[in-house]
Amino acid sequence: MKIPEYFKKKANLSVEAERIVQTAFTREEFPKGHFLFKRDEICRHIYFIEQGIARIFYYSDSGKDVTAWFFQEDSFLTAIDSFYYNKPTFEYCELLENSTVHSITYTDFEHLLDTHNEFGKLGFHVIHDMARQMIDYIFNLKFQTAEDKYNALLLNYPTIVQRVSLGHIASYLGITQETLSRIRSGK
Amino acid sequence: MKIPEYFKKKANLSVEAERIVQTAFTREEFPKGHFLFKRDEICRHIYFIEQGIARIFYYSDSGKDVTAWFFQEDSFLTAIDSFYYNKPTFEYCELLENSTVHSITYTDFEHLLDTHNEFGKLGFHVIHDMARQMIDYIFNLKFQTAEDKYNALLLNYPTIVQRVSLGHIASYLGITQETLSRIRSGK
DNA sequence: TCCTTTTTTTGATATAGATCAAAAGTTTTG
DNA sequence: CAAAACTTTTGATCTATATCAAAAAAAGGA
Repeated sequence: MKIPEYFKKKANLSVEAERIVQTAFTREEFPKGHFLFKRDEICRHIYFIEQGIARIFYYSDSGKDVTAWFFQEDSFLTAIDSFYYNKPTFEYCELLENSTVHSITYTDFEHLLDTHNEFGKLGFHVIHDMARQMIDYIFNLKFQTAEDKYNALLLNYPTIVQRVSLGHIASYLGITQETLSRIRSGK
Repeated sequence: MKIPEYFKKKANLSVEAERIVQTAFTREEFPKGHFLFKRDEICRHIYFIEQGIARIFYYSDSGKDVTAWFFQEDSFLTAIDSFYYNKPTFEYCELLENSTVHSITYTDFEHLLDTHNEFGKLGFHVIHDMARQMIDYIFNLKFQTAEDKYNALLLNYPTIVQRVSLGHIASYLGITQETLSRIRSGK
């Protein structure tokens, strides 16, 4: 979905507001493997996935590649603390497929919030969505067996399981790939 | 901190905006043990803790009391999915001390967002704060030993450790109270 | 198509932390 | 202040999942 369409679905935008959104966001296509941001950079953008799939990951203390999040179509992403506090991030954001992405700088986004109260509610809804996702994730992570966590993912985000490699899914769930492979094989 | 003070610290509110905030929120005192909301209720409020400490918890499938979050002074809380989608929550929110709490209904809150663009940015910041907390939490939960998780809590929220019972802390960290007790005893 | 690289599977072993049980300590309350 | 009701500690045992290692399978490139 394109940005104005998405926003229209979430709130009743005036014609003018729609035009403003149109110009505030930049639409770009990137190949699989492209990084939206990398460790040590300051992330100044909010991104919206029109088409494709992105993965945010980091390297743990022991040097292991750990997936923090996946983002599919119609979702917003950013390096939350980095873009808010203007400090370097420790995460990477990698596109796992050729993707179409919309982006806006934090400055421009704040400007929208300041000048049009239609966007205040919208901004709130967007972050709210992110927060809900996180709560679900935490719920599934805690006091659940590896198998329960995998089944919950399968139930709630079946398309991720189809689009993403086993190793990435395993680290997203906080389990090893060997364990996930054994779960899948049903043994 | 009182609500207008808090908001003044976060954004430059006009005198009028400040007055609106003052009247939109209700300030109340509750004794230790009071529930702000309970399972099966629809949570229609956003709460702000001026003084005290709250715990959100739920009963797991196996009937175990699991702490999801703690909230101390100057933080906002709500049953995110319930208040947003107007559906019953599965969580409880219990005050662990005599507390002073400000509250606003979601309807009034949305009204603020609609009518004053100063609040759009503020609402965004508030939820943003919640999101950051969650990210930290997830980071500490995943691929960390029980001891690492406890040490991270001790480092980032030392006051919680002082104010809250061992059992509540253990389930917050996703470990058993026996394990936490052993960690504390240093064995 | 073959060769290289990456991903997944399988096997053997080790271990952190769960579970169960009960004692010790602390707080609440009538 | 004594009894009851929690909370924390300690001990013994068990188990899910990590770790290490290597084979098998799949994907990507020349």
